[in-house]
Amino acid sequence: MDFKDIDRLAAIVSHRDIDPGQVIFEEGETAEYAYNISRGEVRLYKLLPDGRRQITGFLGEGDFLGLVSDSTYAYGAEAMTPVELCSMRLTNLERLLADIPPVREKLLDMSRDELAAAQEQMLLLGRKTAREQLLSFLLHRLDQAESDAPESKLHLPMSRTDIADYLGLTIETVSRTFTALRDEGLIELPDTHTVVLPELEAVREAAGAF
Amino acid sequence: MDFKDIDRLAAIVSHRDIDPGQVIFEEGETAEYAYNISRGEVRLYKLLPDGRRQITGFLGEGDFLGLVSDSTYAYGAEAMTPVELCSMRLTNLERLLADIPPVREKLLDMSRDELAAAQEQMLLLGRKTAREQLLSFLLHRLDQAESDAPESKLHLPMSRTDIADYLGLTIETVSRTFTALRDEGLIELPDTHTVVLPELEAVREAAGAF
DNA sequence: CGAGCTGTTGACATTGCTCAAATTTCGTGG
DNA sequence: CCACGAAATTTGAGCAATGTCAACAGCTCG
Repeated sequence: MDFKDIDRLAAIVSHRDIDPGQVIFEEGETAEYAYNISRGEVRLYKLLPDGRRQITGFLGEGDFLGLVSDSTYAYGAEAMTPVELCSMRLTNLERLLADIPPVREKLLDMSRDELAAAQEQMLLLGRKTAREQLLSFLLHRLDQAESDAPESKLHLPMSRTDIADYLGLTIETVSRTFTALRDEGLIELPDTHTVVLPELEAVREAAGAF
Repeated sequence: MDFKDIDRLAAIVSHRDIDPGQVIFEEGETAEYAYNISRGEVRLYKLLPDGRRQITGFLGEGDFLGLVSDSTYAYGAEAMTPVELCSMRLTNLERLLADIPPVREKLLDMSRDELAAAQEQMLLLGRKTAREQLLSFLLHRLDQAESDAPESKLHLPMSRTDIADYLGLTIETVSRTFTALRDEGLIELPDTHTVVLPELEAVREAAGAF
């Protein structure tokens, strides 16, 4: 991307702050903006008519949000922490993308990565036990964080409810499984939102590969 | 796409026949070819080390297969029926795609559609009951088939085992749920691989929206 | 200090799984 | 076309993992 392109991009972005728990957009809503997360953590989810929720992913700093081709969002998005978004009108963005091939390449790659992650999650939801699911989840978070976190210490910004809705479980099962893993010595729980994995090898084994 | 492009495309495709049950490629294998399905039905799946299987999708005539960006396939693929494939070397294909913008656009759209389908499947796997899953599955198949099948009659080329591995259930649960739905009058089962949905409205209701 | 979350734990219910057997379907050879 | 064996499907009985409902504990914020 050269300077001219960067200028064009800068011209169409603006800023948006979201409080924790606030909806960024809802499933089915007409898609007007796409976002890049400057700061904070976001959950994506789908709902059934009776309120059952499946969280389809967690996003963090640097991730893109709402890049859809048809006119509505396929899922809802909510801030889990204070979030700063860099927002772009989809119409402007599409026009821009059409002109900058490397960006389109990147977009396709990102989309394929997301798809691979979604398929991994299907395997988790369809075929793993609660214990394997939770361990896989922790390993996955650890992989993503690995850059800044030095050892196997992990911060979980989301609530037990969010974890449950991500793994297709209830909060009680998540809580019990955390306790069981702690009692086995596979994990440590210094506080509710912090997990330490002292035996990575054993955890990988017990998660059913990952 | 103009004639020149079509010629270039024709120059790099070749043909491959696969027998039912044969592996087309395996997860983790180095990705050499991408395919388009000329005829037949294919299942995509991921495996756990102990053999548990999650089918991530069923593909049919016209669908693309193995379009990956990194060097290995993210899932395995097997023929469910006799399959005819139109195969292309990924290296050639990538070079070609780089030159034909509309094809790339199409590819990105397809990838996004697949992602939306994957998220819908996560909702199904994580939050729906066996009954809702099976009904959702039937409605989904019906939607896809809708073009040629006149009424609500549906052919299921896959085995009960495949359906179970797609829905994250066991074959026994699939079988029992089929029977229960038949006894309730929500579906008819003229034979094992044929389902009739005489009350589409009621089915949609019972599937938890779709 | 009390109200209201969030998370944990307990007792029990239920869905879906496991193991086993009966039944049907289907391919193959006579 | 029929018979036979193998495979797929269905059905049954009991069980285990996970869900439901309820009580309790810990923390945060006014």
